[in-house]
Amino acid sequence: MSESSGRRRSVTILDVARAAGVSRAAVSKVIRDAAGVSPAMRARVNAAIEELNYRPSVAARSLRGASYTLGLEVPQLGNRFLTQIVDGAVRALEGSRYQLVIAPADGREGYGAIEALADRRVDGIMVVSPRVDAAWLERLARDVPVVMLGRHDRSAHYDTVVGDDVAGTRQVMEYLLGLGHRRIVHLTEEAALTAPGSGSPHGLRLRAFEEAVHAAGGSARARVVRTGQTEASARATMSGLLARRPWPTAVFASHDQLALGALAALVDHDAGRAVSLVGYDNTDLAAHPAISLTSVDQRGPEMGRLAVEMLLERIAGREEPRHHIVAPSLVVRGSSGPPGATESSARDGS
Amino acid sequence: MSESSGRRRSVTILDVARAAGVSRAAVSKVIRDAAGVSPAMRARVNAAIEELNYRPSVAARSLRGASYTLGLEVPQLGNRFLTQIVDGAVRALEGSRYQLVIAPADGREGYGAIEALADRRVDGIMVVSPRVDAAWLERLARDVPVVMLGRHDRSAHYDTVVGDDVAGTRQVMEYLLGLGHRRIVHLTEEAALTAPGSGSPHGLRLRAFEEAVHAAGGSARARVVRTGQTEASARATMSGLLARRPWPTAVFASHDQLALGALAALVDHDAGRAVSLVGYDNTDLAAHPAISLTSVDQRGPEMGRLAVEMLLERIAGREEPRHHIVAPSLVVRGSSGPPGATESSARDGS
DNA sequence: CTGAAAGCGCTAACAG
DNA sequence: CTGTTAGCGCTTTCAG
Repeated sequence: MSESSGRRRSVTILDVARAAGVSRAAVSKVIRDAAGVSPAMRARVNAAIEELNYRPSVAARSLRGASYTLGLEVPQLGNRFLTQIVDGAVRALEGSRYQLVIAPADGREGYGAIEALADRRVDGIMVVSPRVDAAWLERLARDVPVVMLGRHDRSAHYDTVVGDDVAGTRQVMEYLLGLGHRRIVHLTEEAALTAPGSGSPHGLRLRAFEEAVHAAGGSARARVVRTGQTEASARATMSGLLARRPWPTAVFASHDQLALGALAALVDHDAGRAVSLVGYDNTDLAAHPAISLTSVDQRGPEMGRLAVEMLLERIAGREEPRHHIVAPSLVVRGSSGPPGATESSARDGS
Repeated sequence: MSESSGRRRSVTILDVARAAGVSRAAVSKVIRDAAGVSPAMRARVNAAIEELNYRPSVAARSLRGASYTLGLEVPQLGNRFLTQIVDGAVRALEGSRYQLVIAPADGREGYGAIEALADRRVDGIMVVSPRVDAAWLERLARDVPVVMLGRHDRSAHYDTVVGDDVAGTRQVMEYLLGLGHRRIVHLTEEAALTAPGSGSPHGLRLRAFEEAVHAAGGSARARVVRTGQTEASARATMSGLLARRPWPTAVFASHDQLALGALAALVDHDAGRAVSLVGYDNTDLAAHPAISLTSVDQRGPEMGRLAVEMLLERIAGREEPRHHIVAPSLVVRGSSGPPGATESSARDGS
């Protein structure tokens, strides 16, 4: 009724209590569905809530107990693999009391976003940024339930959900080597992201690549090529590779974004047929007929779902860490084939 | 020190005050950079904060004043155009006190996510979902600053940021008609999303399309074709179109996702050269050489930036609504050309 | 310049 | 079954 000009004067539990002629506690019980409320009172209170358009303040509530909010920190939303994870997480939360909020890393390394989530007292945090310090995360995890996605850490305080990068890479290499490829390039990111101790997926893929090459004997003339983390830099790097002969017969990119960059370079050089290309993540684009990229499916949605479930378990009281490893699978498409005969006619020039 | 097993016992302002031997108010002043604190005290307090690893609770703080949080509701993160907007918003907030949180719509129409944001008492809300009821939003906007993105509403209580869909469509049609196209198909979503009153961009594009066709005289044998909102359904619809002759000489898709679906069908039917294709949004994929899609650039990042700025203005006290219209521009690529001679050789079969 | 005290909106004992 | 009463962690007058 009193529609004063001042914005933001939200209606409180006290307003409802007065309107319904009951105590605040009674209202609280009604909105929490707590026991000990007579049907009559419940009805009156609900009427008042409806009437006043009352909505409880999560902030105030969380001062006492839970905020029923789960936070997800992500490095960059442009990454299609992340959206798979988010999808899985959202779906896992459907119908529950919990709400997911996503905090995008503000350019830097994700600390800011993670801290923002922690400061807002979310009930649990999922972290995706691969570059956050493990010890720092460990510290955070003592205060709030944490699940780290996409890293092979074995923390005592937080859980992890990660793909089996060794298995995924082996599938790729068995496939390529079995096809007869020997001049294979592994396109990956800068050394900082593949350091052995970091638990980084890219590091594991790199080492599994090297092992596979080694196991194949000296006949495999494979090598590792570094590039940036963007499609553009992968494109440039690949262009450099194609500037000199002999070309590799196959390129295994550490993730689909790099593969897309490499593909761009292949198209530029009209080399689609000569060089097999394999990515990692099986991003939705990979399936597009104009792209048709062979790629490793990491089951991102399932990872998102698992992360949510583990977080809820921790919130429910679990203390022992758990580490989930999700089995990946290779999806073969037109971008790869026997050496010198890639069936990617769909995108080759005539 | 007292490392009890119980999780979640965060250090409070009182702990800091005790450690520094001052009052809570003093600590509050220090962390807020408020005036009236001696350098000596500031130093001691900061030391204690450091020592205890204290972080103020945003929840508690927001009970009194601002939460310094801006909420962004999005329908589906898979949409590349949205990530452009998010990018712009994140960048606009860099270095400010404000943190962006994104609430993904939980399958339904976005009401849940928007309410979740409101319940968390964010200082302002940006809404992207095109299907939320205008009156409902109007109501919400009386309680909290709201900016709606991508709709042509003229609300008295919330701001809008939207592309000039009429201008964008005109550019497309001038381009296509100028090239000599007459059998043009406009591929758009279901009628509910293009209803005249809804202020929907797709509705405006549709009507601008019809106007352009009309203005071109009876010679333009253009028509509108409906499809779903996914790439898959656009692919199926386009396939149906290609099953019968004569083919259209050009297809103008209402957004890039539909265009990608249409492109898939074109590839399937080996029709890349025969049919020109134009999208809308200039999604990053459009520029990929394997796609090379002509598309209208809506300047998503700028829209995100504008939305943030308007929200901050409202938070700062502005009451009069403002409506920003962003000028789009057509980016011509290989997917389009004169009728019967599309220069999209990059993806045609030999 | 500093501290005491009164809330912000809600929940959780505890009495009646 | 219902209401009273302390707080949750922080900010903000307002006296000292």
